[in-house]
Amino acid sequence: MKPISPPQTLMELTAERIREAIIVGELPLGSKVSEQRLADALAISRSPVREALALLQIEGLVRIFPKRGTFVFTPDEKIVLDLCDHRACLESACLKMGVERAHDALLGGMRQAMDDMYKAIRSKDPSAYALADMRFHRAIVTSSGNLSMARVYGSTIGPLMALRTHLFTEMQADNQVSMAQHAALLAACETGDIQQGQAIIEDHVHMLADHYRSRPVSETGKPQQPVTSASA
Amino acid sequence: MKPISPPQTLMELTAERIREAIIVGELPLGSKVSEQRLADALAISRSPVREALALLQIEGLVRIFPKRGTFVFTPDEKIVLDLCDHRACLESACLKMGVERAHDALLGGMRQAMDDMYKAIRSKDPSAYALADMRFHRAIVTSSGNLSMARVYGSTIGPLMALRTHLFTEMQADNQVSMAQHAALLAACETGDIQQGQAIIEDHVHMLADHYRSRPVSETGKPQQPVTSASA
DNA sequence: TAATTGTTTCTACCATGGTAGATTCGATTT
DNA sequence: AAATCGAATCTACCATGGTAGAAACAATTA
Repeated sequence: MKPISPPQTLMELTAERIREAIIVGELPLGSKVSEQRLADALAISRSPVREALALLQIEGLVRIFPKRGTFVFTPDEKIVLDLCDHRACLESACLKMGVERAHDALLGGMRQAMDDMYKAIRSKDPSAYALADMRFHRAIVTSSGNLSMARVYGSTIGPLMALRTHLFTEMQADNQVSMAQHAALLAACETGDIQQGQAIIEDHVHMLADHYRSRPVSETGKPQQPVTSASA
Repeated sequence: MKPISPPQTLMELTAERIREAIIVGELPLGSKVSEQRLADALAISRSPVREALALLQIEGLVRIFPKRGTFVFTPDEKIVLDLCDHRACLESACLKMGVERAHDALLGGMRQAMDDMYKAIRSKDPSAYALADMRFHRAIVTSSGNLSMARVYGSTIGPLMALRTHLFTEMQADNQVSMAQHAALLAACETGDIQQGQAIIEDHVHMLADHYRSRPVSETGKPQQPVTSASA
């Protein structure tokens, strides 16, 4: 008999729900999310909701203003660029480690994800494509074997995933380019050309920033976050 | 009249206290920290303590086992190496950005911190030296202008700072080497030699890992964290 | 009409209580 | 004596209530 894993805490389940809701756009960017309202909607108490929101704030998905309220994040060009730079930094470093230390696992993960992407394209399932795309990049990070970087990566790409949803139509137009880059990256890893791979990652990751620049995502939520109290 | 900043929440103050206590070794590595006990000691309720511990867990300073207890982190060689690699990755990337985009601010911050380090050495104040050292590296990260990376950096070096405390005597023996590396890094930045600077950072940051390898820091807390329930 | 003030409502923050799970230790059995 | 079982204790988890602060709106005044 294999041991069974202990059940997740209510807080974790709550965080996953809310995170998912933000990423898929169910909770609009900039919209106000109230502890009470979420607790009522999920039919639980405010405590786990509160803790979940604190976690999501650290992930950058919401912003909590003391005594005022909690709001889904609203990106601006600088934030998006910072996130892309950060992501490129992590993936680039992990690629190097993965190629040097876990070559086979890296290639395996990438190939599997690419297969899934091809399938998703053939069956015209954009959300499946997005998931496979995510797995492709996650394979790079996990292949590094660095738990610290993997953890941060997972806690950093949330806002980018949400943006991807909101730039949906624009991004889809570039699917050909995206797939070509994935293929080129895989090829570079196969030949062990790390520098080439890192250059591809740099370009690939910044595609999202370029798309954002061409059409900034405005806050689709009803109430705008207040402009009072300039931050110190 | 300049606007006054709103007071921090009790949770933030609590987190700072506990973080400080762990870093300076007041709370031994591996020791059990109970919400109730901390709340009593700080003369507050358990709620802010609980939220603070959740935050510190994300920073890697404590580990919460559901329904069992909260323990100060206990490093092993892999974790330490991962953290050092991660730190080197961030600092290295930020150095490049800082040199390219905020040359003057970077040099200014580094010089100021180095002055403080010299002063600390002259007045034989190791804790002041540690703080100045931290400011030196933080100057690199902040000069990049990337808020995402700066935030993660701040939330990642906590365990390393705590380790530094526990490797105190060993680290101090290398102060000469450390200062020389700082000086060399500053020089590389002055001449704009990014590659050289990144190489120095790589070596410098991994000194801590080398020290740890030579003398692993055992858990100084009384109760060891239980070994039950293998993690999935 | 425009600006200001007072009131109401909403928010997160913190305190506290009940409960289930995990550990510990002593009693019992072999 | 060693092992097993069970009660007592400790833990974090979740629910709920009270409160201070911020925002929204209406009433008042110039």
